[in-house]
Amino acid sequence: MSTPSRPRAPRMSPAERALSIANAARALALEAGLAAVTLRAVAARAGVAPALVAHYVPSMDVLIARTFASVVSAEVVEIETLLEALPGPREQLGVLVRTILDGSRDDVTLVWVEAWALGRRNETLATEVRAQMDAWQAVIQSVIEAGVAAGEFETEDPAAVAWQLLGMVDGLNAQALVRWGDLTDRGSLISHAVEGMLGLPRGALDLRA
Amino acid sequence: MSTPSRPRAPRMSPAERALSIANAARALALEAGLAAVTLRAVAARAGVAPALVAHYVPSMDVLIARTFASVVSAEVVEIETLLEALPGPREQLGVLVRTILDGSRDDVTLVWVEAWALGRRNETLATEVRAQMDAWQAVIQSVIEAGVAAGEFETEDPAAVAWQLLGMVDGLNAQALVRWGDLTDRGSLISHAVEGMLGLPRGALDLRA
DNA sequence: AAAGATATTGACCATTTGGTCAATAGAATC
DNA sequence: GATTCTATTGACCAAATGGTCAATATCTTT
Repeated sequence: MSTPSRPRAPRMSPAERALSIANAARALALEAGLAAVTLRAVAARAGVAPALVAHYVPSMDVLIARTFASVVSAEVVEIETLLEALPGPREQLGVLVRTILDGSRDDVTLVWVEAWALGRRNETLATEVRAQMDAWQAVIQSVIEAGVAAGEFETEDPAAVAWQLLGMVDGLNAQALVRWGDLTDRGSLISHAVEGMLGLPRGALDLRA
Repeated sequence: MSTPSRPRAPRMSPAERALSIANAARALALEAGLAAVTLRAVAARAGVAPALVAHYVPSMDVLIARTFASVVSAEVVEIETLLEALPGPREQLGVLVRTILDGSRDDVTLVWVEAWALGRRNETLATEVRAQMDAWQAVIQSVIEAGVAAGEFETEDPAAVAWQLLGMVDGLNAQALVRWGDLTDRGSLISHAVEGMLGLPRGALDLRA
């Protein structure tokens, strides 16, 4: 019948096409999670035949790993620039926690949770997950170390505290993924928790106008 | 050729067979996660034809949801009995946190993480996940409320604190799932965090022989 | 305009998934 | 021993997955 539902994709340079496919995968992941990043779904999204996606990517496993990295690393950069504008470690830590928990990144949280699960069967992804966790932890740790150096925070192991804090906010976000709606503000109580970890007086991390 | 790889399964009563299938699913989930709970995998594990599993279960979605509930609810019961033996809320909370984070339940943690992700596409599972989270939260909340009543803890919103604590430990466990090996003891720092949330002095939740 | 290079595609393939259903085998009952 | 009941099965099916490859269309160069 010769009824091609999709017109032939305009020819692009390999670099452009690769970028287009990566963007399609990224958009899919943000909208419907990593599980939606399939060969055909990405192809449809990019307006391209499935075979082209397979042609441009060594395997779906690595496309998923790359897509995860793309989604998550953008978040880290975003936070880093946000922190630069703040005066001291205490303000930075407060904003850091509140920003991560403000509920505006549930799409990214879903990607994180799926990555934890999928990493069990996708070694490339698992490696990337660890790398991205390291990046996050490094950001938090540097803030804590600055606070310790300034005499504002009190801990013997900034790295461990950073890991704990990261795990805590990840867990709270993951929880919100399932319980959206009937849960209270995520950021309010954790400040007290962090204060406890860093030997701060109650309310030290609260907003200050 | 008539070479049936598997001998015909001995006849059982429907109740027995249903239990056998449920147990097979449960074992699979604990060994390889919910993703491994497929029609054929469960059948093989139960020593039965795939069609029989389909016959005994309305759909795989509900089998997975039931399996999740089976795995997770057992954990809650386990913890509850453990807490009963302890004298006061402070001891209970300390043991509660340390037990959940002792790293001996990574198989269950994997099931949790997968459930969070799969719940997006399996509404039956999502409902069950919320129910089990409620159960966990209720246990924690009751401990906190007892502590507040005894004048040991200080908080205006035990329910919210319980949710936060639950999210925190879930996150730490999930983190450990990916980073097993090179991470420090999960339970040590969180005690300080909890102390911060409940207005306790530093070290109030530490082990006391 | 012709030739060459290559981005793109359709047509396959093997595998895995959940699921249906008539046929079969075996225990219980008559 | 014959009949009834039903637990169990094999043989299918449709759908979706990742992936391969020769053919085709389109741009670039001659």
